[in-house]
Amino acid sequence: MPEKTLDKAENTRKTADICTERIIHRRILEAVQAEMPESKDLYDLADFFKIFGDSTRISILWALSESEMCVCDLCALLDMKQSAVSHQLRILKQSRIVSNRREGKVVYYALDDDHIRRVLNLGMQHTQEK
Amino acid sequence: MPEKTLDKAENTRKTADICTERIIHRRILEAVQAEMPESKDLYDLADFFKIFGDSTRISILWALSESEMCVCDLCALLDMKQSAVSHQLRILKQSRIVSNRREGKVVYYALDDDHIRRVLNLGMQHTQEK
DNA sequence: TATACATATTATTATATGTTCATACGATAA
DNA sequence: TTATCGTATGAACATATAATAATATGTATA
Repeated sequence: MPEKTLDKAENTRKTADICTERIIHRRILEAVQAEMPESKDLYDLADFFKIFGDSTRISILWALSESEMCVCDLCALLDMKQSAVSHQLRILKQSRIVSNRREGKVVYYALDDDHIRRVLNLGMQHTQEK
Repeated sequence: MPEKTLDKAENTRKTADICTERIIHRRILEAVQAEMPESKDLYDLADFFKIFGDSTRISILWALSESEMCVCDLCALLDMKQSAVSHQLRILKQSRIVSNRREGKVVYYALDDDHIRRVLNLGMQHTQEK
């Protein structure tokens, strides 16, 4: 009696578990699998876009796409605390999306790469269409 | 004696506060300000990229850029729980980045727009270069 | 109708992320 | 040197986010 119940339960569980791995269209699945990049590359790609997924960073990037700027001016532009701006600039720097140079006490930031401008524009193009 | 200390402290604080709004290069700041999109548009842009900033969603999008797929096959492809996949598909759907159609019990998802493919490729191009 | 199946949704939990505060660092000027 | 300015950093906090478990929904079939 407990045996039967267990069997049933296990069966249900099994089906449910299998469901998440049941393949409906094997052909398509295999074709897509063959074209999927390595998992690491997908992570890197997500991490890249993650940088653009914050309005503070987007604003900084857009500003820098117009002109090299120092931290203080960015603070004034965005009306944000210097600390907050610095933190975001650090993230952008680490991702090699911006570069900086020091001139006395002032540190100037700039887009590292023209790729970034293109990504920004493509994105803006898309979001404005809809 | 406590008076002097207070004065000093207040002074320091004041200077620090002002610093975040002190403008060093007024010309540049004004030029950039003139080119900044409206704050709402920058938020939208960040929200758009935020969608791409997760490895699960990126994987889904890459897969869909190869072929329309149903939820079950996506689960198998990504080796993830059906619930988790559905959650991400919902986010993608709400952002109008994917569309879906129902055929009996099965729901198929596809990229909504060829823009998305271009964004993915541009990003991958960038991340693979470095 | 009852059952099974594919997908969606809700609530919960764990983790990630952005801002703030306080403080430190590096460069210049007094 | 000391003081000041511009910037960077660490810790703490609040919020956002993704995965899970449980359950609901909708569709087809017995």
